[in-house]
Amino acid sequence: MTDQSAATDRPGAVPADPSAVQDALVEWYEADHRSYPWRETTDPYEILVSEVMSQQTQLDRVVDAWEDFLDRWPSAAVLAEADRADVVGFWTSHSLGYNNRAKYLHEAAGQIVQDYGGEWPRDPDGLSDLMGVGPYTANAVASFAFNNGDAVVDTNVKRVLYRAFDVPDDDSAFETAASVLMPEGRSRVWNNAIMELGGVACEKTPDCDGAQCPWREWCSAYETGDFTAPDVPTQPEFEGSRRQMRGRVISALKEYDELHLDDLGPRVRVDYAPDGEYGREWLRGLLDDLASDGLVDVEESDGETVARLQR
DNA sequence: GTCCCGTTTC
DNA sequence: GAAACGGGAC
Repeated sequence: MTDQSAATDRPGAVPADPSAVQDALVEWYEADHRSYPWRETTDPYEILVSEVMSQQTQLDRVVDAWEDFLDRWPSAAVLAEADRADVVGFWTSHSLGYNNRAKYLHEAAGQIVQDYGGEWPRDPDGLSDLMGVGPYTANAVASFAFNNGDAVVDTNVKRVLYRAFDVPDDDSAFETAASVLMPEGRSRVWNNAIMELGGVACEKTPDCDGAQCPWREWCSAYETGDFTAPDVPTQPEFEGSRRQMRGRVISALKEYDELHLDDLGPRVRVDYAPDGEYGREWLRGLLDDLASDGLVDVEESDGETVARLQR
């Protein structure tokens, strides 16, 4: 007997016949949900942009950036022609963080044009070949653009399954449970609905009654009052971190186009001193990492080191 | 200070 | 399997 079949013997496990649970969630979602502009489109490019942006940022902060981005680069073909520097500059000036992802999006647009002749793959497996598209994003784009995805498993979904059905904190268990729950052929509405549930009713601090969670009658956590959620790793401090310094380099190079080391340094650290602990050597190391990430170009001219955003 | 969070790279 | 990757909201 497998663990999974043992789990179905306990109250709170994923129901063998999930149709009641499915109907309740879909009805709840369709009756009322947060409105986001990317929920009004099925264009895979527009969906991909929204997914890449919202992997890293609260949804309310993504709306303006998404609209501005699509105004400026309305299609994969247009984005593919853009300068990398402009895409990365846009990213940082909209406070989206993770500049590598601007690069991935730019590269993915290039792949669509070069490798796919402008024809988007329509399934998660094909979409996974795009740069920056992992399992979550592949299923999200396949679902929201083509209604052709598998069940998404993000931290919202994990939290919901862990609480409602006592799914153990284990990736393959989440995968199986999410897949069993999803109604066949309805990935678009289902994946929207289950993530909405995690986003408004089953957050870290749950709001079961306030959000009128449709799963209260089946939910293990609602029954027991134990709203423990899977652990999320605590992140190292950002203030003073290398990540913060990288962000400052990108911002400064967006503003000034091209800077010598000693002009850039003070914009990255107020205590920059060419020969100090945080001096040329340190800055050069930071720039070399950014260069190998494909974000920055470092050039020697007349014995001076100059940095700019990579085109 | 704490929370948010998926993908790439090694 | 772990580390690196951002910056704003609260």
